[in-house]
Amino acid sequence: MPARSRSTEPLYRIKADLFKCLAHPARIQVLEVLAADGTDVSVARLLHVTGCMSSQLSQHLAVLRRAGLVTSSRSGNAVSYRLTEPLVAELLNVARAFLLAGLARDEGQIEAVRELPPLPGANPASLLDATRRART
Amino acid sequence: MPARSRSTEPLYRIKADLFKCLAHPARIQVLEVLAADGTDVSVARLLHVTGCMSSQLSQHLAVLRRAGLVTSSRSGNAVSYRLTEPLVAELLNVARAFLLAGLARDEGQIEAVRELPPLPGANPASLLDATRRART
DNA sequence: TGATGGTTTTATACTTCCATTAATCCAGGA
DNA sequence: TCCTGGATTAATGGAAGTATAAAACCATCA
Repeated sequence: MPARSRSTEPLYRIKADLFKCLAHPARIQVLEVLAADGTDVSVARLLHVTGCMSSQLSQHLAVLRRAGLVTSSRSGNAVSYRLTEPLVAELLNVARAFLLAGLARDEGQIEAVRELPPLPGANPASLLDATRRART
Repeated sequence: MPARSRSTEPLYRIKADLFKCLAHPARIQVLEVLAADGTDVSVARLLHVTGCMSSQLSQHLAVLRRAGLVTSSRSGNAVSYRLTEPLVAELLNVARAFLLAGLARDEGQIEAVRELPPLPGANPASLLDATRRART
């Protein structure tokens, strides 16, 4: 494959690549810290927050950098990172909202089951367990 | 690892898993169609839009279903899908906005270089090429 | 009931991603 | 200059994700 130039590549591919960059817990942690702080964050701090090895973190940071999600700047011997674009924080917010909405929906279902009239020969607890298993 | 229950799992892991589900062009295509139409969309149509094999598409749909992103319903012999939650569409919107913002920023940089005063011994075109290489 | 069209599941080879280790780079201080 | 601490890059073995093909499912219709 001759590596189609980025501008002619269909948007859904570029989007998929973007999400691929977000598809790792350590990278999410990094972005969340950057989004929360709003300012530059040192690699040392990210290292402490994520708890992973420096080489590992560097590789994740490289992924985020290549995607244009973050920007690095070096002052003396220390390097620090920041979000290139506030929309990244928004992306994380919407993702969280979606997950919370899902939880709320599930809670609602559980409530609905609780309010069912009791059936002969089946107790509510086992019914709940059944739905929980079914959701997996 | 004893497979921590979903509710006790840290949010950044769940988020990463969510983005993992979005990290494939075919799945993005599917979600975009569902988001655009707003209503139920038949598998046949998705099959036509994405152009992939039915078995392949089914696997992608299974990924989206397990993540709670889409919901399926069967009427007769045909199955159709819809977004479980409108926030998914919002997620795609923000992603697109971010990518467009990135493009705009790059355009801006190019403009800035164009407006630089000419330097002796260097022509603007090569400068542009240099910045483009540096960005990779 | 058997046959058919549409969808999903299973199995397997293949590709990509990730963690780990070692090596390299880069700036500052002795 | 050499050394040291902080960060990145390179190399590699193993895990996870994906495409392909084959089998199973499920509802409809003859």
